[in-house]
Amino acid sequence: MRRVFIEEIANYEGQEVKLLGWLFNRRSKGKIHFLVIRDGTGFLQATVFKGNVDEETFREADHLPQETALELVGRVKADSRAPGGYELEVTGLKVISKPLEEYPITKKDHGIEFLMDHRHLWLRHRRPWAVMRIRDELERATHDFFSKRHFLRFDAPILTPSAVEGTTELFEVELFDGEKAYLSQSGQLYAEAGALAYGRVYTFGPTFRAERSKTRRHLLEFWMIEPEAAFMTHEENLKLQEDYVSYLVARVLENRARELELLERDPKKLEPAAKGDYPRLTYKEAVELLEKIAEDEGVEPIPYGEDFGAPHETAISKQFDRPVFIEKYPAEIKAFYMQPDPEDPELVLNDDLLAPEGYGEIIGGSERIWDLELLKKRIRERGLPEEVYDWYLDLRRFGSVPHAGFGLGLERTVAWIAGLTHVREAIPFPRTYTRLRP
RNA sequence: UCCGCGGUAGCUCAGCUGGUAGAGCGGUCGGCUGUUAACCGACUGGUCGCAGGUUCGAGUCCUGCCCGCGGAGCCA
Repeated sequence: MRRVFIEEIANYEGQEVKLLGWLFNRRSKGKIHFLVIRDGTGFLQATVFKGNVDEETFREADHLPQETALELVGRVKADSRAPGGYELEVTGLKVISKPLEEYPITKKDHGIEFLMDHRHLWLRHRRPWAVMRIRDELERATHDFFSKRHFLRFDAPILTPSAVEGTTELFEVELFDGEKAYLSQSGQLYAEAGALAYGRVYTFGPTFRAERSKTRRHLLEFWMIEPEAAFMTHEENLKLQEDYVSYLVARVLENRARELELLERDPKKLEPAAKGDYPRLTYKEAVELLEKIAEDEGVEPIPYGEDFGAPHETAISKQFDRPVFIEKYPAEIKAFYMQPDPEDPELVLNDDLLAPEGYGEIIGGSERIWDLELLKKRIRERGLPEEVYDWYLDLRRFGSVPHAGFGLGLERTVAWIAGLTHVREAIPFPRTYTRLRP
């Protein structure tokens, strides 16, 4: 008999199949037991009718605890009363293992602390299931998108000798004999080496920030996608970001509609973001816009030259139905490696992409300085140790070309698309300021 | 690190001006041939975060500490 997955159950209507999974919920109506089975690809209602199975199996089916591992045999039926439209009419039931203790996660009413303490079990439930399926779709869409555009996947190291920007805090690890290394906070410098080696690359990996942040958009360990391309200009960089993000949203709308529905995420709110045409504001225009909307949005406007805070980003992003670019920030509030704007050298050719509905920054990108002397000057001005960047400066010594790239935070993007209130739900095992376990 | 809120049954919470600890959910048993977080009945459940103090008496008031949640800064 064919073993099938719930995801593809509709293809087997009328057929007798085998299903391997776990008992997720059980309801009984006396002579019918309803077993909700999960197999990782989905959730399916199985019906056990008195008379369809032997007396002992029928009795047992009404006493199975949640998370019993099961092998079920039965016929696939279309039935509008079944959630999802299909159910399995059980003819055979075999218990593979029974829980040894009472399963801690019940049908309702759990706080986030309890659920996060049981994250290893919570992952089995509907909401994390839907989120992880969306995350998976974004990861696959990322590889498809960049591979079609001649980008090579290029893995940056995680143990690094120093800071990329020298600003945020790093996690220190000891190698041997007291020698120190740091967990990577960005793969960008290495991606630049990759871009000058292979033209177009993107990194896909974890990054680490030792920030004592306690907000809905921060993790100590998060995954970042960092494309970097030789000969790419600021304009082309923005276009690439717009194409990439709209592709991500379109893929989820196309392939993960059921998961969005389960999360009660209205696809209508995502549709504009799938179409592209993201509005662009310069930093200056954004400051001016803030002045106009400050009162209505209940935020303080910021003086020209200061960076936006989270409430400002929220206020700005709420003015649009899709992600919005803010470009050309004052050089002094941005990283040392950003290329000056030829029209105004006080500004840099950078951009942030803000997700709508208050989700905030999901991308930071820029054209990079490609002139050796200018880059050295910037490193000195910031008081950064030049010897640490020696290999990075080599990229400007040998075959230097204009190049640009950006970094997209995967968990923030998942949180936005899935409509989550906190990035901790966007990754299987979140590491935050207050949580290392499980 | 700062501001605000909280910690009572396995879980989610109530417990008023101090007077012998409560509900729902879960679990177990029973009932029900179409349930949708099913429903109905019975049974089951406590180191009130920790330490000290005030009081005849503290879950409740005071002090300190620990832990968590929400937000800020920083950023993706």
